[in-house]
Amino acid sequence: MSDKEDAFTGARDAFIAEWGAMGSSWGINRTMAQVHALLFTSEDPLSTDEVMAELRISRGNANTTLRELVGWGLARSVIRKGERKEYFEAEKDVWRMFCIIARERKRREADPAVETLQRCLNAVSGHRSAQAATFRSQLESVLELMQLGGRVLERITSGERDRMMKLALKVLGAGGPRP
Amino acid sequence: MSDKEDAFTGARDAFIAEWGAMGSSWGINRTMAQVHALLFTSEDPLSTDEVMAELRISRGNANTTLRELVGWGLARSVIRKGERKEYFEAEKDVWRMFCIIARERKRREADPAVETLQRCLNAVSGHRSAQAATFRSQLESVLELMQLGGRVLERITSGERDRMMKLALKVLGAGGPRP
DNA sequence: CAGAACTTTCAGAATTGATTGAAAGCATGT
DNA sequence: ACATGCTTTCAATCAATTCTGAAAGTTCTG
Repeated sequence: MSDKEDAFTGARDAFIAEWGAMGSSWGINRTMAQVHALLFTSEDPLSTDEVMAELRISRGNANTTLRELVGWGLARSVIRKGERKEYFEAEKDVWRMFCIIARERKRREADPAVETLQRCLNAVSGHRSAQAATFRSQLESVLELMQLGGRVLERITSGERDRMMKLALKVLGAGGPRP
Repeated sequence: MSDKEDAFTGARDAFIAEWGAMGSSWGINRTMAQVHALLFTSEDPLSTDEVMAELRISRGNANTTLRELVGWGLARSVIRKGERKEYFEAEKDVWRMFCIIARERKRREADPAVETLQRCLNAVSGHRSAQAATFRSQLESVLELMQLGGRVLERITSGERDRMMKLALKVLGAGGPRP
C-alpha cells in the first residue's frame, strides 16, 4: 500500500504545484492557490496545522492565507462538535468556484479600472488636436469592449451551470464555417 | 495651449499608469503594459529613445520590452525610408488586441497546465481509496471545465468581430429571467 | 480566575522579479 | 579599414512581494 500511497501523494503534490503556478500567473498568490488546491482535493476539512504540515509553511502564512480564501468565498470554516480547532473546507463545485473567482476579480480589478478610464476620457473631452483625437478614440474602444465584456461575464456567472453549458455547446456548434 | 497640452499629457499618463496596473494583476509585466499603452494611444510609431524618454526607463528595459511586445504580436516594427532607427507601432484594433492576448495566454499558460493535470489524473487512475476518488473526481471536473473553456475561447477569438458582438448581445438578451 | 488551546499580528528576513547601464555587437556609409 | 549610429546583452542593483516565527491576543474549560 505504501507504494500506492506514495504515488497518490506525488500526483497530488504535482497538482498542488501546478495550481500554485497557475495562480501566480493569474495574479493570485502562489501559496493561496496551493492551499486552495489542497482543500479542494481533500476528502475532509483541514485544520491550520494540517495545512502547515502538508505544505511546509509557517503558522502566520497559513492563517493569513486561509482567512483570505474565506474572504474570497472559496473556503469556509467548519467547527466540529467538541473541538476547539477551526477546520476549513473549499467550495467543491468547479463551476461555482469559477464564478466566484470571475466575479470577484471583476469587482476588485476591472470595475475600478473602468472608472479610472472613464475619468481619463472626460479629462480630454475638450481637446481638439490629432493626438487627443487618437487617444480619445482608442480609449473609447477599450471602454466599450470592457463594459460589454463585463456585462457578459455578469450574465454568464449568474446563470445556472446547466444553462451555461448548453450555451457553450451552442457557441461551439455555431462558430464553424457557415453553411 | 500649454494648459491643454498639460491636461492631455496628464490624462494620457493616467491611462498609462492604469493600464500598467491592470497588466500587473493579469500576469503581464507592468512596464510592458505601459509601453503598450503608450504605443496604443500614439498617433505615430515611436522609437526606442522616445519610449525611454516618455516613460523614464532605461535603454535595456525599453529594448527588451519592445521585443517582447513584438513577440506577443501586440506591436510591430516599422522602418522609415532613409532612417536607420527602428520605430514601433501597436495593434490599434481593440478586438484584435483582445484576441491576441487571449490566445497567447491560453497557449502559454492554460495548455501546458491542462497537460500537467492530465498527467496527474493518469497517475492516480489505479487507486481505490476514498482520498484518491475525491482527488480524481475533482481533477476530472476541473479538466473538463478548462477544456470546454479553451474550446469556447478558441472559437470566439477566431471569429470575426461583428459576429461575436452579435453573439454577446444575444447572450445579454437571453440571460434574463425566463418568459 | 488561572491556565490551556487556539488564533492573530507584524517587524524583519528571504525570496523573487524587474531595472539599470555600460560594454559588446552589428550594420551601414565613406 | 574605420567611424558612426543604433541594437542587444547581462551582471549587478534595486524594488516589491511573500514568508517566518515569536509575541500578543482571544476564547474556552475546569
